[in-house]
Amino acid sequence: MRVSTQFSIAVHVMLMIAGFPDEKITSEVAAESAGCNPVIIRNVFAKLKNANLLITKSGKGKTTLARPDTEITLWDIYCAVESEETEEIFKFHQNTSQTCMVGSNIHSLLAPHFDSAVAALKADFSKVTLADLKEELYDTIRSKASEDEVFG
Amino acid sequence: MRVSTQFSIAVHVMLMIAGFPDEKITSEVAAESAGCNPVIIRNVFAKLKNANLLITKSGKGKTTLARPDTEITLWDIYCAVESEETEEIFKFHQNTSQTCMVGSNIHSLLAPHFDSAVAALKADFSKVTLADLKEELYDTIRSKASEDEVFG
DNA sequence: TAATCTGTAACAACTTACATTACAAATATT
DNA sequence: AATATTTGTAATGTAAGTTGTTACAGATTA
Repeated sequence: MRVSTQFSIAVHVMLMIAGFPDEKITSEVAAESAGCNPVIIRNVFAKLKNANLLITKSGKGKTTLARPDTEITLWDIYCAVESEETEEIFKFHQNTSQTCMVGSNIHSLLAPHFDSAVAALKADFSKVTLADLKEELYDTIRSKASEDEVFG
Repeated sequence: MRVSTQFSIAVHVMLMIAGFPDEKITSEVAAESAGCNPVIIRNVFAKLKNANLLITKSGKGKTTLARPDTEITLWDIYCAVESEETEEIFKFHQNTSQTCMVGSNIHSLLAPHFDSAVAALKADFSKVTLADLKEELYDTIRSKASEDEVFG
């Protein structure tokens, strides 16, 4: 199982926007912070926008959250960049023998258990809001008592 | 996120072995039931053997479970064919800016939440044993009242 | 009008997944 | 002992997905 870096990048940019609402966070700025190409950020922007989590405007460069950070969970961000469909997450082997008792039933037998696993993942990620992450970030910053620049 | 077909194939062969202990299940037989190449099965065999779930012997062709099916869970099978390491499952973007408050903290901030998600997955898959799946299979077969051959 | 920024298309490099052939090593059968 | 069977594993090819990059059209701001 593998979740692409787009998920952590998506959380990264959402946290920048939620945590520092006065900063102008362009794809260029976010790309430097995330250590990747600005186009990667723009693609993530597009997915987050498509999932109604983010508001972006061409030429403006001022991205804002589409709703309060208390109402955006890790699961929301996950779904924006990755599929939540069980069939997409757990790939079944195809062409199973339909004359074999196991081959003809394995799919319908496993499907509910895979659904349950996805539900468990959803439940766990749904517990964490962007506001939670923001507070954890603020705590970390405070505890480090740092005077570094916010972005660099 | 995507789990390879090896997982469903692994469950498939384990279920064949647990469900029909009197049949001689070679990589060839399993491959025909699973609809894939025998070498794929042998590689899965090797991983299951390495995880101490299966006993195989060259030339023998009689594979058996390494322990009772009541003590083998979906999580055990999952771990045999996929990594259970959080860092392997959730890929982080690298090269984050260390002078940015978000960039320098995103990893340590997200890691515990990713660990929690993996734990949720583990808890869910650990609830289901091979014996459970076997019973569900038997129920299905009984309810279908089929007189087909067991393997075909 | 000029500068800035998002939105996308196009393409290359890299990695991973899956299928297949081939053959050595171990075991069973005769 | 000889032969057939089966696992174990290396090597290779192909397809698909991921990430990085260039390029440019379209929207917005100053």
